[in-house]
Amino acid sequence: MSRAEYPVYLQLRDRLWTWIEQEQLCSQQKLPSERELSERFGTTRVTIRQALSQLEAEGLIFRSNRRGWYITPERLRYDPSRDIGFNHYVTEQGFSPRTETLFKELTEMPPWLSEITGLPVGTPIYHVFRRRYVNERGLLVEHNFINPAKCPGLLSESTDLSIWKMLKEQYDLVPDHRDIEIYPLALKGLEAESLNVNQGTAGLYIHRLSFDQEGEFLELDREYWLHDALKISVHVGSRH
Amino acid sequence: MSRAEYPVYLQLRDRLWTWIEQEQLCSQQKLPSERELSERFGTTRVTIRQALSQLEAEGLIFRSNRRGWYITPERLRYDPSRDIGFNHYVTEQGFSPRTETLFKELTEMPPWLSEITGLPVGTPIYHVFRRRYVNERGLLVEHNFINPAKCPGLLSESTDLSIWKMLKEQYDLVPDHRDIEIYPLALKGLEAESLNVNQGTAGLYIHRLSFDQEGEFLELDREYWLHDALKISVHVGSRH
DNA sequence: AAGTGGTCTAGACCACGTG
DNA sequence: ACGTGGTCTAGACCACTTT
Repeated sequence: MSRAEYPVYLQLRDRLWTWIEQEQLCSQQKLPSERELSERFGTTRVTIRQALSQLEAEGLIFRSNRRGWYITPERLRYDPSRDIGFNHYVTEQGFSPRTETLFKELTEMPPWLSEITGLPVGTPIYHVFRRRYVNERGLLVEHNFINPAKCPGLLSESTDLSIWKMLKEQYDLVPDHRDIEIYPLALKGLEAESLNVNQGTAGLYIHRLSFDQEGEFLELDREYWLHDALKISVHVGSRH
Repeated sequence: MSRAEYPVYLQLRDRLWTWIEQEQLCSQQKLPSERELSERFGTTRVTIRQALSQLEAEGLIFRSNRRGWYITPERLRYDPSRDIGFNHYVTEQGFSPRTETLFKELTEMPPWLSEITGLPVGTPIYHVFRRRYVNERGLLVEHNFINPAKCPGLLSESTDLSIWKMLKEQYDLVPDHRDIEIYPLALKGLEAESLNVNQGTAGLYIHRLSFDQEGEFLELDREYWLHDALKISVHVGSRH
């Protein structure tokens, strides 16, 4: 006997959940249309959408803008403290990675970045904006701000692969220490558009500021992930 | 000239944002009622609620269940890799911490925990469930699972303060290494109720599994944070 | 007792994606 | 061209909080 005040949309969430299990829908499969679902479950579109949003928040399903609802794939494990590239740890987990460079440019350091790096406003800086896929689902977009003094000519190379690897192998640059910040936020503007999600979709922000052995600014990474796309996993202390 | 397709609720979000700035509403202050806002901004309650939900997702405002909308305080900085207690780092940042023990018990290790710790199902285990406040806003609830073999009698002490500190000072237990997991999720059931938020509110899950020098299970922490409450901040590498 | 937020209905229009 | 998801309206009832 369910409690009387248990709202319809939560009942629907549960019924949808079991329905999805019964139908054995798998990763990336599409759900029926909202109108069809609202008929099938005997409610209005508004209410079924509330239930779908619940499942979205819980990470069971996701939506691609104006294209419908899909089953969310398993989360990607990610260790931001490790020095390996995206492609490496994605393939390591048996998935298929892809990176698209949306733009890259040589620009001048804006005030907010100057505050972080300690370098003067207007210092030349590389800016790369990329989108990363796992199994052809876009999971994150990423802004890279790189110190050109450390790696002249970087932008003329392809940036569709690991920037880490290039810095290491071609410029012998290895980050010595790093400040990492992580927090949930809403995906908005350019980031939401690039990931084909609605304005305000839940996301996770990861910020990595790297310095070299001399304590000089190497690179800043600003990653905007879908909230359901990853599980951060870090080992701290001895005994790796 | 705004683009024609710029939806009303996003315009409302922007207008609400500037309105809040103009009114100079501060941390924890209450917004007017939804009906009043919808009148003031010339729209319906449904649409104003959509705009409010946007601002909620962005972390500018939050709601306390059935009590209305409030301005979100500044995020708490938090380093899960450091060995200091909640009270310590909250006061360090000039805030006022409080911890409530919702229950504590000696129970038997369930299968899911057994898988994680490697200890057999049914092994005695302490279970503490606590709620933590900053400036009287409940920011997280936390399940602690502690190995009683390492600290007999722990439950008879007050658990309203730092468990870390007790383990260290009274039992001489210091974690040697730790597995940390972090990911966004929806707050549901007990966790949502305890934090007085709606089912499905965005949250952040932090999981810390600690072992001692012998590699034996010490403690498991499972923290459920409000999504807008914290900013994880970690330093990696040399030069602290 | 009054007012609030949470929920729900039964429609509607539009821009966009897909066939 | 059609159907879809995204948006929006104008109501309504209820449980709960606050006065």
